[in-house]
Amino acid sequence: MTRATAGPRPGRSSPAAFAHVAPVFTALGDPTRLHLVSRLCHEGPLSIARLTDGTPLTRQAVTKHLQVLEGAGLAAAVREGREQRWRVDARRMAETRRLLERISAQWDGALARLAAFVESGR
Amino acid sequence: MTRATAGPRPGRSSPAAFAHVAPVFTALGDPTRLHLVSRLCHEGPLSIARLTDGTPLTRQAVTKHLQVLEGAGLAAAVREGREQRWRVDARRMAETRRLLERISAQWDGALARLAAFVESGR
DNA sequence: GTCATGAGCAACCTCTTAGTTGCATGTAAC
DNA sequence: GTTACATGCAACTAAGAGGTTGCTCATGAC
Repeated sequence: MTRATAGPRPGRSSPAAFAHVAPVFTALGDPTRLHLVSRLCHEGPLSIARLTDGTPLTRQAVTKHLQVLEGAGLAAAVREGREQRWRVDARRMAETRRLLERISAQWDGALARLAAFVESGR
Repeated sequence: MTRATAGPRPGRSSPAAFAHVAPVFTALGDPTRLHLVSRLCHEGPLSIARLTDGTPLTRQAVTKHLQVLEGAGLAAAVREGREQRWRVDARRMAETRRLLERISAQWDGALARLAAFVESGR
């Protein structure tokens, strides 16, 4: 990976450069998963069974969603007895937040430069 | 499953409450689309043909991606002669940025409250 | 020990997505 | 008026996502 360091170095990044970012968006791009994240944020660590109670879905479906969140680094589980307590990974969540901020700042920057360029009369 | 029947109450939002947010994440959850957004941000309005030049994809594939972005309100096109000039919708983009900030702030808030709760001795 | 609960695994189904190809259409250019 | 370029539309394929069912395994409660 030639990325991830201090200088975001946006420039003409290739599609591959976004391969690290995309999964996070993908993970958040589902209402059910957003709901799970929300619940984990507000109610604290919950078992799969508890999380399932809040949805019209099967336990298996919820499990899969949790695994997607885990894959994106947004959630993690710890075994506790016969339960598995899922929680939002605060650190990763903060990272994600900073990521989102960096990206949107990048957009803003690019759009501002673009506007300046266009308004300068080309 | 006592859920899902409730009204659109904020706060402990139901999955449906995220139905408006999710599409934005979904649209951004693809490396190719992120790349397109990036190019449109940095290079300004481009035709489909130009955008296609930057990828190994077919023009049709690029068109579909653009339509997804359009569906999420992130991009829009204006006909110019025989071309269609696609550009990032700056206003919507700013809205999206604020949306992301609101969501992440919500996470942070929830996580902070949760941490305080846990550390207070349960 | 027995029973109920919480979870893992695997096979299967269906709908969507990402991508293609082929052909038709409108507009510029010469 | 041809010719070339920029798109649009439709049908089709392949793979992945979201979801279910059925069965098995571990653990906690009684």
